[in-house]
Amino acid sequence: MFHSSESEEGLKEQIILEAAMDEFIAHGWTGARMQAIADRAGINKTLLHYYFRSKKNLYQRILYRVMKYFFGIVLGNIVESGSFEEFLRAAIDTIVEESGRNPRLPMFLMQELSLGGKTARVMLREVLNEQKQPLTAVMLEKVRKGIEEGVIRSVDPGQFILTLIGSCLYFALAEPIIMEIGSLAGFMEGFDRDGFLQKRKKEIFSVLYYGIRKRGAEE
Amino acid sequence: MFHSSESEEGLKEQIILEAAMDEFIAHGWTGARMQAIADRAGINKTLLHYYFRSKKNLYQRILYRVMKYFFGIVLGNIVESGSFEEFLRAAIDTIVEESGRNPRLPMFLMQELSLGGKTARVMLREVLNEQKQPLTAVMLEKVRKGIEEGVIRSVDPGQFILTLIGSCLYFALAEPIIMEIGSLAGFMEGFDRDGFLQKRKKEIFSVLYYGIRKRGAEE
DNA sequence: GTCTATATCCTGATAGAC
DNA sequence: GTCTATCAGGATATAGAC
Repeated sequence: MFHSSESEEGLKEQIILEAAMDEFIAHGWTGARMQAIADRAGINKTLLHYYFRSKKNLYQRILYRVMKYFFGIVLGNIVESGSFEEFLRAAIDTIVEESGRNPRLPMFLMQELSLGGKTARVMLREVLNEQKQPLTAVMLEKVRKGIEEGVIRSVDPGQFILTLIGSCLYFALAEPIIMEIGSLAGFMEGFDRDGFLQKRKKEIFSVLYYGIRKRGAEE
Repeated sequence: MFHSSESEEGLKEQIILEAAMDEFIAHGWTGARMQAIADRAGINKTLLHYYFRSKKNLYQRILYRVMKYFFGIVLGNIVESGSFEEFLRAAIDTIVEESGRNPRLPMFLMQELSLGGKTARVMLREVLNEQKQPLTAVMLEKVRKGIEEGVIRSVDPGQFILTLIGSCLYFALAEPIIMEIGSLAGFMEGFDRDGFLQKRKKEIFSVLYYGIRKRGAEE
């Protein structure tokens, strides 16, 4: 699933990393078992310690890959957008699409954060520093530019980015709970997941860009 | 912190539950240690098994309390709102305030979900069923009413609720990462957390209600 | 109800033969 | 590089005295 950017990795290392990622994403740091990783990779448990010294070392490699992949995709899809509207659509489409296709990635990051997140913070700084232009700086700049050009209102750029990302990620993060709530409330019978995600992109753009207030109504 | 709604619980049970909640929230299901819970409560480890049969049993009790508390507060603060605008402000203020004051609660729920969430789903249904009017039904109804009365545009109510909750929760969920990104991007020097949360409420309301598009600009 | 001691199991990691 | 066997530590849970 992820193409490695490191230069010298054998095929077996790749297989192990894939297996380890599945296991860590499924069960988290404390819940993941070295035996289970070995089973997923179809190798002996001893081999894990031969290729990667310890569980911790393996975990950090996985964390690095997930961040590198996720931030890389988003950055790649927004960096060349021209108008603010283009940027907004690209950002929403990419984050909803990626987190929808593989919800375990943002869940994995959230889980790491909820357990203190020290490792995640260090890793994050490293990953962002490796980008020619850090993702966050680019996003903030796009919003600032939109304000300067008079296309959008003078909102706080950082606050808006938070609203944007939160709106896009939340479905993936809370899908299990949402499905339960949805069935209770009766608004998701015969659920078409892919269609829902497509609609989600449009609805987020619509609300963030135009708001929900009816023009001319009250006030 | 949480006042129990169960009828028959001794003082010591309460102390243990508080300690267990802290430990589970800090380290998750697999990471939490019975010994650590005993230490936090200032009792012997054996007492844990005397009062609560097993770790699993204790965990479920905690999960129930957290959900009951969180959903209860939100429901209580929106159920009597009159206009749609009142409802929107009340929902945003409550969720930002509660998740900001204690970010570990939403993190705890997210973590449970990321690890499969089966227990969470069952518990969620139970908690919602116990509310006179389920929180989710009330929120959907408020949006529908706003549309019917012509106050807001005809958006998909479920989609809007997702955008609303995601926007409000995201800061609390990703705060460790955001602070790191913030310092990198230089938009959060000398951070005043409480002031930030107050501003966050206003910004979310502003974007969701009015959108960010400048009136009369292009198109 | 509360303690000490212990059973039983599981985990990450390593030693050593091949 | 790859296997079998095993160590040493730590986890939940219980037995049994008081």
